[in-house]
Amino acid sequence: MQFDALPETDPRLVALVEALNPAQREAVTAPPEHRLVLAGAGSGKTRVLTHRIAWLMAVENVSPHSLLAVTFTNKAANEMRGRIEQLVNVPVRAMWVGTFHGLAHKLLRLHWREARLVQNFQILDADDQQRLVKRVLKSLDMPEDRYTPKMVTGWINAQKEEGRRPHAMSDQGDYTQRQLVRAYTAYQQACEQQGLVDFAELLLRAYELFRDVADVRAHYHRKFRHVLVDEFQDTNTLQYLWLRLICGADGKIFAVGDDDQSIYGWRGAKVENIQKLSRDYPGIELVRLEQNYRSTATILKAANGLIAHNSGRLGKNLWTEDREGEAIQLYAAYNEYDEAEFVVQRMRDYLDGRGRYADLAVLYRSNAQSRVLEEMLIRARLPYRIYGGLRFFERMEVKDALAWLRLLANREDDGSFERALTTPPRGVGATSIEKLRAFAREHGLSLWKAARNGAAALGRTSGALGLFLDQIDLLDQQTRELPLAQKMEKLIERSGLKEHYKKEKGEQAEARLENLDELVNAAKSFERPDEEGIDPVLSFLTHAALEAGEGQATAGEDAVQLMTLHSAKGLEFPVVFMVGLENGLFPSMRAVDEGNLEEERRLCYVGITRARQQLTISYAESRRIHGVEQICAPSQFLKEIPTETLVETRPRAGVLRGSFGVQSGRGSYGGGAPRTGMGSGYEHGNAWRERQQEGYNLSRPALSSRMTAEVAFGGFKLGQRVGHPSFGEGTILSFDGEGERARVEIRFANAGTKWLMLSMAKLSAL
DNA sequence: AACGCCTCCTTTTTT
DNA sequence: AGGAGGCGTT
Repeated sequence: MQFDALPETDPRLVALVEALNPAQREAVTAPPEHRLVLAGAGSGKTRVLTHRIAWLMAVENVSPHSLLAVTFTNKAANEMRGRIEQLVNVPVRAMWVGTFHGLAHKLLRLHWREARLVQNFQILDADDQQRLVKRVLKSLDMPEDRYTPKMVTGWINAQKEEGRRPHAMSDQGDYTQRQLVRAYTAYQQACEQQGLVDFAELLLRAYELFRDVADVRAHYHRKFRHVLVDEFQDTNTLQYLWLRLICGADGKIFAVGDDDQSIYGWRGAKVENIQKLSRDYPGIELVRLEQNYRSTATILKAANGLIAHNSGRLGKNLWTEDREGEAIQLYAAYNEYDEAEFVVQRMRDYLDGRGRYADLAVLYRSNAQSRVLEEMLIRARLPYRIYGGLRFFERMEVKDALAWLRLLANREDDGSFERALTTPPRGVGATSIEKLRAFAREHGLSLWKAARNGAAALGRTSGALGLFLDQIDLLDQQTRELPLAQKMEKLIERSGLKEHYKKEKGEQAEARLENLDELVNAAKSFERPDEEGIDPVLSFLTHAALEAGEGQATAGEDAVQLMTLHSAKGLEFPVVFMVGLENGLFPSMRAVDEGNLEEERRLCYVGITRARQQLTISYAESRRIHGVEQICAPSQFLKEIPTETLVETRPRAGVLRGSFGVQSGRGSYGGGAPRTGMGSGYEHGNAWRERQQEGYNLSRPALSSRMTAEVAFGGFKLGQRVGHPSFGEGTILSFDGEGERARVEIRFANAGTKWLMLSMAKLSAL
C-alpha cells in the first residue's frame, strides 16, 4: 500500500509517516518487496528502519514474530529495540532483533542438537580463541615464529567467514597452506571436544544449520517474512550467505547501508554485497536517502567533494536545508604537541561561557595519537574520555574469575582448567603442565581427566594438583545450589583470587578488586533462567563473551570525547576535531603501500560527517612515529576537500609562542593579516595552499621557512634537538617569556618534559 | 614463581 | 617510545 492510498481516517498511520521526508517515506511505505536503502550519513537511517517495522505491522499486518532485524553491534540492536518500543505498542521481546552473532547464538541454543553441538556449549572470545590456537600450534609442533597464533587465528577466522571448512580444502595449495589447514583441523577438533564455539563459528554453524537441516530451514522460512538489515555494507561473505538463506524464496529483505561508509574491508566486510544483492534479487528497488539532518551545508560540501574522488560508488550527494555554517578550520601544526595545544585552545574558545565538554570530540586514525592529546587535556584540566581499550569482561581479573565458573560448568574446558590451575599460583609450574598436556594428548583426554587419571605420573606436583582437583569438585558441590551472584562471590573468595589480587600492589590492584566486586554485581541480573529457559551460568557467560561491555571510562559524564575514526562511525558531535591528516598516518602507510586509498577516503568521509556545526582539521609537519621524528606531508585528502570550505588557521608569532622571535617581517606569514573568527592567538593565511602547490616532497627540510624565521630564540629554535648536562637529550617544544625570564620547554628522551630557564640551563645544540 | 632483561612490533575493532 | 611476550636468572 502506498502512502497516497492511506486511509485518512487512521491518525496513527498519518502520524507515523507525517514527519518523514519524501525519500524516507518512500522507503518506509514501500510495498512488501525487497528494498535496498542507500542511507547517507545523518539521513535518518535508524528512523527509516524502525518506521518500516512499525509500518509493516500496522499496514501489512505483519506479526512481530515474522520479523527479523539484524545489526552489527549490541549498541545498535538496543537502540533499535528502544525506538521500536516507542513507536509501536507491541512487546519487542517477541521480535527477533539482535546482532548477527547474538541471533546466531540464539538459533544454536534452540537447535543445538541439529547443529551438532553439545547443549552447554560455550563461547570463546577473541582472546580465548587465540590462546587455544596457540596451544594447538604447540601440540602440532608448528614453529611459533613462522605460524604466529595471531596470524593463524586470523587465517582460520577468514576461512570461516568465507564459509570454508578444512575438509573442503585439505589437499590443495602449497606447504604453508597445508600446514594452516592442519592447524584449522586440529583447532576445530579441540573446540568440538571441549564444547567451545568462537565468534566466527557461531555464524558458520548457524549458516550450516539452515543449509543442512531442512526442517529447521522450513520452519524459519515460514516464520520470518521480513528480514531487515542495518549497516549492510559491513556484511561479510558468510553473513550475506546466511541472510540469503534465511530469506529463502518468500522472505523480503530490507537492507539499509551506505557504500561510502564501508570502513571494515580489512576485517572481511564486503561492500560488493550491495551490488550482489541487486544481482541476487533482481527487481530490488533502490531508495536513496540524501537529505542530511546533522551537518551544516559547508561540512556536507566538504564531505561530498572528498568522496567524489572514489570510483565505483553507487552515487549519492548529501544536502541539507540547514544554513551554510562556519568554514572548516585547517591548522598546520609544526608537530603533534603544537597540534594538541591548538585543539585544546579551540576547545577553550568553544567552552567559554557555553557548551558542554561532551559536545567536543577528537577523532584520530590510530590509538597512539591519543597520548599527546591526553597530556594536553590534563594540563588544561579539561575532563575527557577515551574510547577503546580493554572492556570489562576482557580484564585479566574478570577472565580469571570466569575461568573458575566455566570450569565448574564444564570440566572439559582445557583453557579454563589451565587458567584456574595457574591463577592464583599453587606450585604447579610450566613443567608439570607440559607433562600433563603430553599425557592428555597421548591418551586423548581432557586436562581434567588426564589429571584425575594420571596425576601419579607427575611426581612431586601431583600433591598440589590433586588438591586442586578436589577443591574444584568441592566448590562445585558447595555452590551448586547457590544463586549465581553468591556462587560467583564464593568462587572469587575460595579460589584465592581475591587474596591473590590483594597482594598485588599499586593502584591497579585496587581497581582489580573493585572489578571482582562488580563482577558479582553483574551476575545478579542473571539469576533467573532467561526466556528460553537457559541456565543462568550459561547466559551469564554468554553475555560476558557476546557483550564485553562499554570500552573504558564512566559513560554519561560530561567529558571531551577521544576516539578513533572507526569507533566514531554512527556518532555525531557539535564540534569535531579531526587530527593527524598526514600522508602515512591518514591515509595510513599501509593503505598507501597497498594502494587501498578508497577505504581510507571513506574513513575521512565518516570523520567529516560526524560534525554538526564545527569541524577543525589539522596536520603536523613533523611527528614522532614509533619513536622516530618524521617529516610529514599533508594528507592528500586535504587537496580533495573543496578549497572554498576551508580556512587555514595558523599560529601567530608573538601571541601563541610567547614574545620570542617576533622579528618577523620576512618569512613570517600575514604579519598584519586581519584576525577572523578565532578567539585569540591564531590568524589565517594561505601558507597551506602555497605549500600544497609545492607538492609533497618528503625530502623537504624539516621545518618550513616560517619556523626557522619565527622561532629563533636565544640561539635555539623550535623542534631543535638539544643536550642538557643532567637531563640528557631532548627536543625544544616551546618558548615563553623574554630576556631574563625567558623559559624553554624541552621534551627529554629520558627525563620527560620540562620547563627550564633559558639563562640557567646549560643547553647545547645537537 | 617472581623478577628483570631482551627482542619484536607497531591501523583500524565487533562479536 | 612503549608495550607485550619470551626467556633466563634467582
